[in-house]
Amino acid sequence: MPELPEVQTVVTTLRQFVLNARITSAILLRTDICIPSGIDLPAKLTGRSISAIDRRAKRIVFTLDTGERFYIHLGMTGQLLVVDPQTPVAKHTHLIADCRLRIADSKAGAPGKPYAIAQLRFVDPRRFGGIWWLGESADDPNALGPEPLTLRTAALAKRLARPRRPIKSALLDQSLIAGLGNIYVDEALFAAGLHPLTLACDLSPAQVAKLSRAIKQTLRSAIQAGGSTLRDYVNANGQRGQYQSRHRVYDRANQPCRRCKTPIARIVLGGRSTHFCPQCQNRD
DNA sequence: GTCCATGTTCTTTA
DNA sequence: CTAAAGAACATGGA
Repeated sequence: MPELPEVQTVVTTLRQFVLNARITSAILLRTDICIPSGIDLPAKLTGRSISAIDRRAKRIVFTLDTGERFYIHLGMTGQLLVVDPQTPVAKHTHLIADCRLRIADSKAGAPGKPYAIAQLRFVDPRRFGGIWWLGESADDPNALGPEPLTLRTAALAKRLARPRRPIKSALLDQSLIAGLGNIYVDEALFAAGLHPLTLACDLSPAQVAKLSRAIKQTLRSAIQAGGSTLRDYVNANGQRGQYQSRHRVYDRANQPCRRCKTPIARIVLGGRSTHFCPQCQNRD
């Protein structure tokens, strides 16, 4: 579910509801979903209001009114939903937080009542995702590369100059550039006309420039479409993304290239399915 | 039963 | 040191 466009869409939709909301109670149904272990997350959240919701790479970072922070990573199948408290609790729901919303800030709630209660729920069947408590630590300790949308071409070139590895693998490396995943790497490489096996260090300056533009353009279009829903992904409203219908290579093996009709190829690279057009993405 | 899946991290191997 | 390959995590759909 979650590459940069999907995570950004979740953040945007979350803000509409729970930004500045106060958490009146919280239940952690699976304590091992919260890291580090031993953190009493409900105690940390109860009585706090949510001052900010931001995206860093594929992480959704919450800032509380105390200045403390935590982030949620959706892993492969995570969902972060804002629902009416009456909604039946789905299987694999790990966190439920009651949020008191000011009516002025949202359309939820009955007329005449100053507040409405909504529930923020984290659901993740495969549990590759989780909740990381950061507290007041200024820096989050895990090294993440720069944000793709603001990365300058020159900086990207510098980062790609070293690795003697396929460009596809390099772009999936979150310490090199943070936020791309399997879908958008394949899509960006198509948009840039680059073969996924091309070594990162072999790219010409012109190719890096084209790639830099392709990454940004692909991500922006995907964000505009609300991300891609292959299976589980929905935003905080429970709505699916629309960008999957515009994929040019991802999950399109053997289907005709939308540009040249050549059948899209699928190989396995770094253990991940990799899709490309053998005609449009030549190697040289 | 089999294979595959939008992610990350660790181990082994070269 | 670099990086590739494989496995691991856990669940569910085709």
